[in-house]
Amino acid sequence: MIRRRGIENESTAGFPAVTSSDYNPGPIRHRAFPFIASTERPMAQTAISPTRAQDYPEWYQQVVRAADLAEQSPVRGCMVIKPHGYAIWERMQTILDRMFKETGHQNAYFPLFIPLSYLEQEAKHVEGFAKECAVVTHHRLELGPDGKLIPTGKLEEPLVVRPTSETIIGAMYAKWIQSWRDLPMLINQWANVVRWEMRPRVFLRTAEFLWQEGHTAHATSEEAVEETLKMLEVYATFAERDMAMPVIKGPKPAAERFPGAVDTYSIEAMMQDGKALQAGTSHFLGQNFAKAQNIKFAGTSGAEEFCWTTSWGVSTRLIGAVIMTHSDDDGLVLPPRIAPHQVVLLPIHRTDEEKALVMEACRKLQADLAACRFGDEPIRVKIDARDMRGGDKVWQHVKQGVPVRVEIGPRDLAAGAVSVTRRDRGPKDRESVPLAEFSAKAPALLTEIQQGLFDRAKAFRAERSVRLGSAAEVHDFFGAGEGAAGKGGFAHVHVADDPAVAAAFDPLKVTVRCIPMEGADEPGTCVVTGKPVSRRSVLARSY
RNA sequence: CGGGGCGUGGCGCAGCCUGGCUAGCGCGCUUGACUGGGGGUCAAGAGGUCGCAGGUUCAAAUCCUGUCGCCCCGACCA
Repeated sequence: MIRRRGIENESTAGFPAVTSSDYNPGPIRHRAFPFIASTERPMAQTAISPTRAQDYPEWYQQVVRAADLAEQSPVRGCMVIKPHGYAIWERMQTILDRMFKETGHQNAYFPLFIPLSYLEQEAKHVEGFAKECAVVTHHRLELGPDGKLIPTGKLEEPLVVRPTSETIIGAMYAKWIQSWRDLPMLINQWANVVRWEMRPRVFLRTAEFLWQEGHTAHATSEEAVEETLKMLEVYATFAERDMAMPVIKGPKPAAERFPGAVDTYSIEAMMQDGKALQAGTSHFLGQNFAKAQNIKFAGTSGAEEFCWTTSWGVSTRLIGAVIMTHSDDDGLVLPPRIAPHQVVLLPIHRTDEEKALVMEACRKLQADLAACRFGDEPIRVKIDARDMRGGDKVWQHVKQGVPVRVEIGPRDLAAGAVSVTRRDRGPKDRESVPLAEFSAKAPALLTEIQQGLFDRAKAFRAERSVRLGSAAEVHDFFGAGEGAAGKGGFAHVHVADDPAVAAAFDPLKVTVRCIPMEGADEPGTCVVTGKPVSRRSVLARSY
């Protein structure tokens, strides 16, 4: 019996949107047309159902599940990140952490709890975060008469579970910084934060998520702006080089700024449904937080001045980004640089004698590959010698996004070769490569896959990007009115940073994502207000 | 928080409208045999008391009330 394929795909195509409960990953069962189920054995179908085209949001959830990345926890809005998902996060951490250190930052750790009064210090910040925080009000549990636990020991001042750490880190900076010699202060922390989101979505928006937050303090505005842009560049480099995800970087309009920031810059990526995902942000906070928290230093002239601060962060949302950028209807597709394992070796054998030969070849190949380098690191190879059916095993790795699968069996060894399949190509697109040559070729192969994924994503973005010249064209492009599907994409349009612009496109659920920094100025007039603007902005629906 | 949908073995579902024998089905899981480079076949097994709490009834997964949770659409956001 071939499962998780075929008929159910056809059966739902062309029908109105259905909910997850309508998808049955089990066997093909048609009450109305039992003869189909009993006679047809559809081939070349997808491992993930529904497909992207049928129901994108549901496809995303199914990929997360099929790749065994994460699952819902008993706590509302909070996910459990499973080993494979966490391994991807660790890859991201490893690379980013190195980049942070290379740009002069140090890691430190600040408390999970923030005194309520700290959040009250910066007025705009209060507006932005007051509504969506978890608050600790008690510090003790007592056993009630009915065996229930009752919170007691009310706190004098409630503690807020950090939604972000500007205030508590700022409070420490106020103590640590006294002289211009103490600047710049360049610190990053890897942590979890909590934002009580009303509508969670695995990896993209969870109540608790993992991230890094960089917080820096500088003597001058120029230096802080430079830092803000430098870290934006670090994020863009990481996204494009390591995640193979093309991004557009630029400042956000006022309405989209981080609460309390003077300027917010972001990198925006296009997902396969044409929607934008904010993949990282870097904020120039001016002296707003410094003034609110009294972060001052004595300058070279002896005069006391407020610091200029920045903050910047990326989160486990990046895992969602990589899923929605590269994955296909057979599951996850990982760019080699962030894949926990870049190559998986699949021994194939029947008899013990065959097994001995094959396993020996596998171990040798693993050692050879590990001695090769890709992206400044040894190639990460796993031998999957689990005692289970070969087909099951192969499909697991397909769904988990392993870039390269190498099957090694008696037939291969007899021919002095290995069978190689690439995740960026079809599952039956198998190539026989001489065993002696494979490891030497592997770095180039991984490079090609990495680059191929980037090129493919960039081409996709180009296809879905347009330059528009009027508000009417914007409406046409995104599809008019409520609930209209619209194919979506990025619209490059002249718009002013003005509430009227946001209001004009609000019915379309379209927002100004950022004002791209790359390319020359291209003066024009705002399609909504008629005001002159120097460059186009990117408009899109977003996550 | 407003609107809609749903909670039945690990997963996906049927049964509920028209209460009633030991609650079904597929996948998955275990064991064995035959197999073995696209997730195979056959056989034998394990595993649910139907989200939770009340109520109606001789009898409730099925009816009523309450409650908790989840999903989708909005408002909010990395």
